[in-house]
Amino acid sequence: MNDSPDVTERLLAVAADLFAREGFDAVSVRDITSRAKANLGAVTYHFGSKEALFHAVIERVGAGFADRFASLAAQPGTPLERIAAIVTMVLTERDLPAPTMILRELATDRPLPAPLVRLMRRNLETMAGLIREGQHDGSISKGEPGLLAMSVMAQPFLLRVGSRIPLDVAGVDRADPKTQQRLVKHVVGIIHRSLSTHPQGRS
Amino acid sequence: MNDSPDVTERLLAVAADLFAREGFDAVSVRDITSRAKANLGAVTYHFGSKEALFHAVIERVGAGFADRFASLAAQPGTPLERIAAIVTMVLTERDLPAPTMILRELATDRPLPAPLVRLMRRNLETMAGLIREGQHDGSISKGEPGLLAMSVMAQPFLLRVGSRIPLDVAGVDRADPKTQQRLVKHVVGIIHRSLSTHPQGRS
DNA sequence: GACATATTCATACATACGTATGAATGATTC
DNA sequence: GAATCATTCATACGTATGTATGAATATGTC
Repeated sequence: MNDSPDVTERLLAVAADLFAREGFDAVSVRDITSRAKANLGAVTYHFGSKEALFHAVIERVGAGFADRFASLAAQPGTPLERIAAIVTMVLTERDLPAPTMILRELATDRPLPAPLVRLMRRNLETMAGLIREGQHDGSISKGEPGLLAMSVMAQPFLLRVGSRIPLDVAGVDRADPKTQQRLVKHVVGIIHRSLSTHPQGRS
Repeated sequence: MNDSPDVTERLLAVAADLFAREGFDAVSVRDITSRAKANLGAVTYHFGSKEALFHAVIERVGAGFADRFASLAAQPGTPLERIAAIVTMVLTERDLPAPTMILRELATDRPLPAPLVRLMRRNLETMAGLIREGQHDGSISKGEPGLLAMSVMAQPFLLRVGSRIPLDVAGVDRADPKTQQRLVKHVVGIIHRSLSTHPQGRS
């Protein structure tokens, strides 16, 4: 009678969607349970509390994100190519709640949820590893890999949410695939200039 | 008997601090009025509603930010030098609530407060202007000024909040002034590599 | 089919929220 | 100094929140 997957699964899916879009505070347990066609008590019963559900969501969403991340990092190709692939993924992938959630949590003084910290460290470590690799083979210029990793990730993270600004300035319209391509080209270009020892700048 | 400035002022100051640190949802009217040593009704009376107060806060915080921004942009020096000055300011300035508030609002699907959109457009337009200037005199490489402006601002915005991540990876500890300097040097370096037609990369 | 366990469900509880209200006090004007 | 206005104050209202409770039902086990 309910939607196919079991309650825990439905709650996780709905909660992931809502938390990513609205933030923890703006989403009520009633929002989640009603959309998941579950009883109000279901969150308490299956997860213990709203916050525990939130952490479970981060864990799951983060796992998906980190897997995409790591799998692209393990692909064949030069370090720079793999970095570009990751950045493109983070910038363009639909239904990628992780970056938004990370940004929102970072933009608070309240303590960061532990699973979120783990997620960020893991991904930054992956990125820093690629950068170190490139530095060893001479294709990536010197600099602290950790800081460079943050600078690299800053691009797709910010341009992703930044496309919400109605900008004559940048003329960004996320829906349009042409614009999408232009964005990717721009960001990959910036990454190249930032990292490469042989920047192919055209001016 | 109250703190010196008048109620409206105290409410604005306290609200700016709290909203910046915790976010709109996490701050209650009671939090604000009690800390401002004002009556519970004061927000309604002086501003009309909590949301109106929020918008007033954005307006004020944004005005301060935009002024710092514009004043640094109008300083003497090459476009790149002025861009570096702005970026350093955004990265290091204490009590600069605007970047955090902007990031948090961007990381939501809910409509952006109008004053915040105005603020972002104004600052990005200023930055894009500097970039155009540098492109005309040949010191800054080609590319859409609007997109480049976003990429430039992404650095201090993200590294600012990013310093909350306990990172062995990056070894960032905001308190330490040595680290602060290292951060500034890094970010200015990245900006140079991203924009300059004569990158002074040391490798 | 009886029992035990797991899950669902409706409802209750205590608390917190934003805002409204109306009386009390303060300041200003003539 | 009476009258008018602006502000402060305590309190009330309605609603929403997260969680707890205990009965009802489903599921699994022997």
